[in-house]
Amino acid sequence: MQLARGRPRSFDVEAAVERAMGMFWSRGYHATALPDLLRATKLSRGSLYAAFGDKHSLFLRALDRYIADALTRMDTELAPRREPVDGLRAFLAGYVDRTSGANGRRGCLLVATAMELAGHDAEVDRRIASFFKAMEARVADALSRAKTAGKLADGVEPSSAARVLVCFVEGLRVVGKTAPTRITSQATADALLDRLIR
Amino acid sequence: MQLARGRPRSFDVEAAVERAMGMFWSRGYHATALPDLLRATKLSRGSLYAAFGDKHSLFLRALDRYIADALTRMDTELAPRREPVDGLRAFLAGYVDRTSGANGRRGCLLVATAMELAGHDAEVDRRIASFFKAMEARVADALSRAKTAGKLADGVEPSSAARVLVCFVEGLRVVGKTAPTRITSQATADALLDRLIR
DNA sequence: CGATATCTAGACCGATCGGTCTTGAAAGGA
DNA sequence: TCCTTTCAAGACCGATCGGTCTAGATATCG
Repeated sequence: MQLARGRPRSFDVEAAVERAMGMFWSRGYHATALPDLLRATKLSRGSLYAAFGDKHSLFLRALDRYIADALTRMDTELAPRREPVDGLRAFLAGYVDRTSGANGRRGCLLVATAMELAGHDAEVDRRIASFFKAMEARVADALSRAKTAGKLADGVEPSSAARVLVCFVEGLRVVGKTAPTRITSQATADALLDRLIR
Repeated sequence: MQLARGRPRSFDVEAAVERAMGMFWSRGYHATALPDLLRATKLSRGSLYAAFGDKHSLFLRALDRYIADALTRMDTELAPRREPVDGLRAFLAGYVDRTSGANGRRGCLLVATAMELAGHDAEVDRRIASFFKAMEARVADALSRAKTAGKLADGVEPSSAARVLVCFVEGLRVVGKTAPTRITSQATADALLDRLIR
């Protein structure tokens, strides 16, 4: 094993990714310039390029982080130990929260990236597609458990209902960019869920 | 009245707007450079700036055009003379078509603009917000007529169901960027509409 | 200490950005 | 015909883009 020599790294790489993520999140990929990233990460140009290679690679790391956070959150909200309908309510409430007020105006890094880069960037395509697939699977699983427990309305199929819910929450993010009104969003989410559960 | 003098304009301004719209639609605002617009519109730099002022103004004209087209289409699909449920089916089928295959991958200028520029561009904010409002009003009106005709499922409120449908179709556009599978999208839209109508 | 590695600060690079301006040809009306 | 206007082509502008590199300070090892 190689012994450590010389001055060790003196900054937290993950913290830098998180700060960079914040910039991309607020401004989008193209509109985020190097000086923005340097200010956000508090790194010099040299350190940033040494640690991440280039802007695109740093962006992918930020996107991966965003996706991992989102999936982790969903795993908590929709945990199998939990009452599935409660989980779905928590899941929707989370989206209502993230599409309301200042959170709503900030938008969603994933949706923004999908619209800005999908179709022009294969690495991005893979990540977006797999995220939606993973999200849909989690929601479908919760709906499936709800169905087993007899909590679903007649005729509701977990798989197609899951796709409805995924589209709905992503649409909430879009509309929430310019109309982030919490009360309306919550009522809309409730109205949809009421059509699916018994 | 001023008489016409000198060489008259020799290109179609609206056609140029439409071609520019195509570029912004495929690439987004920041990623569309002047040479892209010149190639698409077949105009020289001088003519383009004389006719439209600057890139941003041209973009707003393209966005206005896109919005006008969308509203016109919805007015046809959801025309009051038409059976409202048929209208809603046509409305959803249109979104399924536009979010499938190559259409889906191309995305939506409005959603892309909302995610890329909303919150950073007041002119864009106004247009996006008013579009969603107009869309929601048209869908709510169709649902209201369906309710009067006794075609809505029990407990469905036209106003909140309209917001559900707006979010759903905009979410379809997001998901359709990387998963533009027509059959699934159509089945999902059917599943949602089935929960709303009798 | 001396060797090694990392840090910041910022000069520097070629490319491209949005936008202006000039030139000269073309086309219509008076 | 002559005046006016518009056209395309492209030179040109300052600013900024992403990215490289150097200099000198600093920190941790053997």
